[in-house]
Amino acid sequence: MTLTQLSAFVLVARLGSVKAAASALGVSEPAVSQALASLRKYLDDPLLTRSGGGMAMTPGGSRLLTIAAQMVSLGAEAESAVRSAQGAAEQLRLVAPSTIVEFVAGPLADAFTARSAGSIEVSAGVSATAEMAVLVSQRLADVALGPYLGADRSLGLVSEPIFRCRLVVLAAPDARLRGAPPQWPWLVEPGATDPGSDVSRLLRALGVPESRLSVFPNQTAAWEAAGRGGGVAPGIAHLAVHRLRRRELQVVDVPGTPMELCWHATTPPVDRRSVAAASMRHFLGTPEAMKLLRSPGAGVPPSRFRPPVYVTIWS
Amino acid sequence: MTLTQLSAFVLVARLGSVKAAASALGVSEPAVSQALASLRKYLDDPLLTRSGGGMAMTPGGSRLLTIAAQMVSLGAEAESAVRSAQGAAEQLRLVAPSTIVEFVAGPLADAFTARSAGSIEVSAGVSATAEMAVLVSQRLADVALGPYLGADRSLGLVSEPIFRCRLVVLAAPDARLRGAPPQWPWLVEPGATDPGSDVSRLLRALGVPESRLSVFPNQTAAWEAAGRGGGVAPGIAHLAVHRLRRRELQVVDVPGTPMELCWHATTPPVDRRSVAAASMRHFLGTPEAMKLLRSPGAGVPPSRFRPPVYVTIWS
DNA sequence: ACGGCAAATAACCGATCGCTTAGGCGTGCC
DNA sequence: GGCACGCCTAAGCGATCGGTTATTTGCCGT
Repeated sequence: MTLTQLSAFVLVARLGSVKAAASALGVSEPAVSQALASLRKYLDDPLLTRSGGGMAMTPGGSRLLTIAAQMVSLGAEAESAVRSAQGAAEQLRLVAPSTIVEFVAGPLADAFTARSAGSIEVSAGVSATAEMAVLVSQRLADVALGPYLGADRSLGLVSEPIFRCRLVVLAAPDARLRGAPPQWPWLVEPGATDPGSDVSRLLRALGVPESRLSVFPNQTAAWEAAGRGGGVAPGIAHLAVHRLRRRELQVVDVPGTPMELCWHATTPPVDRRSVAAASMRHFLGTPEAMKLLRSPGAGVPPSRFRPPVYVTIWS
Repeated sequence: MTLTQLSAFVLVARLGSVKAAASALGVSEPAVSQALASLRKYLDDPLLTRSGGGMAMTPGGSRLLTIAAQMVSLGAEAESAVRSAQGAAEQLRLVAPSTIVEFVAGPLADAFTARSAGSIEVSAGVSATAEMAVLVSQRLADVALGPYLGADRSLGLVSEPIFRCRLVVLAAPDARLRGAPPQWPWLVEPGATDPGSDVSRLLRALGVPESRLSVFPNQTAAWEAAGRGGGVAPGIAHLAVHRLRRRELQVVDVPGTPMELCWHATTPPVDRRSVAAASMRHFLGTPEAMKLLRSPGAGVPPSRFRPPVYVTIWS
């Protein structure tokens, strides 16, 4: 199974004709036919069969098409990605839960880039808790900032405490909350739907049903809505400090809160760290980074954060 | 650039050593080293360089890793997908906007499967409007049900009207709506964030800012919240018929509504259609299908609607 | 300076890829 | 029936892949 075989197959499936695919590829028609034959033999499935005017896909063929199409386009992407990276800045990929990305990843990235004199380019991505550890261990991310990830010893990761904070529940000072917490309207950011997140843990502990959740595009929007009296919004206390000080929000007394949290920095073990990762890990221990973690950006998060995740339909 | 080269690279990057990768693959160390050399030459980038203890990735290498890891695992997935499809049921992939998937795709799929005596297996997927046309034209989906997609003639798709309906704005009968529509709280389902959707078009026409949107996990949850007086919720009129009849919701008079819509069925041209697609297209014209489109499921959609969109990080 | 270790290179070989030209065969159409 | 069209197979050929053993290079610690 080679990439040329797969791309021949994809092209035939799309164009519905071996001949058309051949001319599109600029090769003779038997070349394509044979690529197809090799694939058929290798996978032991006809994939495409002659039927009436064009070619019909077998069940196996249609399943293959979705996957092969991705592989082919990834192949092209790989080439251009590497070629365009020639001599480019080293990149450091940071993964974190959405709230951290929203509030502190930006300033942190800026400060770190400045510190490295621009030679390291930081990109921050959102990830579910369950995926963070494996992303780092598979070297698809360099540093994870968020919950403790050292539990799975087999991954061989180093997860060190960095910063302590508290998860609280916030609402407008004049909010009238009727009934018990499970009945309140809960205004959350998308990360709350990650079952491994602290917010999700809190909601489960309280027995808040899913139907009581309103998911906002980000934490800021959820707090905004809570400030207008739309309900309660869980959040990291110190990130809401401006809203608390301006009395737009206040802390609601809820069982299980404040929940004491500790953010960890997770990296590969020292000898397997990239220079960028080692440098970032060191930076996270400095007072400068600590200060950035403590003060929530300018309070104005990027309105639309797009995580660098590949989305595929029907995988 | 071959798949074996890529998997050798991925393994070396992950394990941090050529030797380890070789033993993991069960081949000699020069075999891996040479695969790496070929890749380096082909891509004209060192990818991995020796550096104390292990191997350090170049910028190009780290970019390649994310892509190559996917390609490798897709390759394995392709094999197993095709092999396990041997003699399996033919599958028909239907794409539609989230609302349609939520309310009518299920019953439609069931009825169609029953009609085909189980020989065709329907899976429904959510897609953004902009993607629906390419999914069908690329044969990654068989039928699209939703907006008219025939505008781009170059894709060579057939988009035929199937069903007429109306988009209206709903709220609780006792709702007190203050100010103009842009000030109201708008309770929407995720599809409303697709700029090509009808709901999004309506919101733009009214000038509703993003900050006024609360995104609920599905249309049912949004209507539920609207019924409790949380705001207004746009939606397809006939899908809310039960709630309207029970007076949980009522239609709000908003400029630009009711918006007359027409759902279309989009397929490849007749001669390029799979049997399953042709069969589904025919089914969509029958009174049976019409009835299913007209009546929203059993009125009780699945409480947790999970759109079958796979987000793949490396797999 | 000198071992020791791991990666790179060299030289070699069989298998397969990817392409060609030439010809056989099934299907649909007149 | 015959014909045209398009797919498949056959045969052949050069390039490269993927693997081996043997050797060289480069880095590190003592």
